[in-house]
Amino acid sequence: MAKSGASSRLRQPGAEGSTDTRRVLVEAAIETLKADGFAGASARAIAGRAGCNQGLVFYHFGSVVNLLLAALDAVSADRLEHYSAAVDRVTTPTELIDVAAAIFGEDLDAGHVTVLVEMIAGASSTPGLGPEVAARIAPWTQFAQAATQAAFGGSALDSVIPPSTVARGVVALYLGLEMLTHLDGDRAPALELFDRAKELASLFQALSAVPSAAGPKEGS
Amino acid sequence: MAKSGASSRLRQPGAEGSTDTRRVLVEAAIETLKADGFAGASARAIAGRAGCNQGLVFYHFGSVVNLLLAALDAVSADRLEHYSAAVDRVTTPTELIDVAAAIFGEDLDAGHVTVLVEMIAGASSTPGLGPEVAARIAPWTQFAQAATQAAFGGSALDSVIPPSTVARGVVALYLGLEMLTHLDGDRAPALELFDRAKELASLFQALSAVPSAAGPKEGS
DNA sequence: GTCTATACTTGGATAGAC
DNA sequence: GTCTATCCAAGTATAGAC
Repeated sequence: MAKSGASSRLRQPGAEGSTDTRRVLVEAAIETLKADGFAGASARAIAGRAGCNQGLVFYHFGSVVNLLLAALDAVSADRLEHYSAAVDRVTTPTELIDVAAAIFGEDLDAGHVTVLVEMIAGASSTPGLGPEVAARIAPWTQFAQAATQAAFGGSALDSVIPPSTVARGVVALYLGLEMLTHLDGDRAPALELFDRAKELASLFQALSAVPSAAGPKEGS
Repeated sequence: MAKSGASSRLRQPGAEGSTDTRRVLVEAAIETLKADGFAGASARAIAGRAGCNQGLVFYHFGSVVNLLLAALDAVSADRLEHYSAAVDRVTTPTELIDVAAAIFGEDLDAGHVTVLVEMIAGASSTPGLGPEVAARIAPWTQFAQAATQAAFGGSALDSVIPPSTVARGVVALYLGLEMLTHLDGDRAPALELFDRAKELASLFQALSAVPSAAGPKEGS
């Protein structure tokens, strides 16, 4: 937008050729992480996919890992926003799990979570990368905690397990399922798990409706 | 000790210098995966840690990934044997979870599961590696299924979720918790999760004792 | 059969062209 | 300010020494 001075530079048709190089590189970095993993995400591989010179990685981001972190930022922001929108419309535990299952399917198809997994695993190989990645994963746990609290708040689950612990477990399970499913391509067990979790949740829902009123939301 | 044919070859003191080069390389590969991850596990890095020439990686294993797979084999065999021994002495769900928590602590300290995670995540970067890794992870799910069935068999859990699904979920959670804990170094949430799971299990234990006799083991 | 020295390829980073 | 041509380090793999 606002591309001043359209100096008819010859480039690939469709590419604007100047300020959005960063954007193109970030997008290519994401795709490369999905397709070739952290170990395969070299400056050359990324630039090749972006259709530009590999030196641009270093000009625009300073280093490969910095570009990779920008990619993680982009994926994280995009997904968390998407999640928030989807979760906003839920009130009950079973609805939450339904939404989670649907989103899990999306993430699996598009490979969004692969980016997280690759960055977490790849963090071991580069000194100083760990904390950077950790800071970008934290919002996921935070979101999971908010979402579970919104749906399970005041239920039986809430009193038997601290919300932060649940959130951590949910994120861990999400990452683990993504890894295993990505590895062997069989998504049936994961979807089955969501299905059963929903049944268990409805059980909890029924149980927590019985005892002393915890109050159905404020005002009643 | 027992250094046959003392042909006074000069080597590092302590190293026997001949047939166990493979063993030393496998051990070094494991340590390198733990410390530097898949992306950092180059032939040079591993050989350096093993204290031998990097060419030996290719002589003994043909390629780096082959050595890495041998490392995964070794870790997997070692751990699964250890798990079996520990689980053999368990009969109740709460005991199983106690054992699982203890073993999780061990694995975290020693970095055993890091090897799995790195290999799973690294599989994306090398064509054909995925199925090889998948074949080596399958026994873990198998073991988890056997263990949960031994402890939860005939309980309420068994009838609401298929054992294979539970096993998959347990392995996924285990891998995910390892990743997150390894990333930020905070093992408290994971241990808390085991603790709460134990409470829930004892609840299930109590519930499943009430209804129509599913039969305490065969016979009776 | 074991291992080392060397060939060749790919990757990270920058000096300098535009 | 943006990008390309080039440099050097690190990686895989093998030919050949022992």
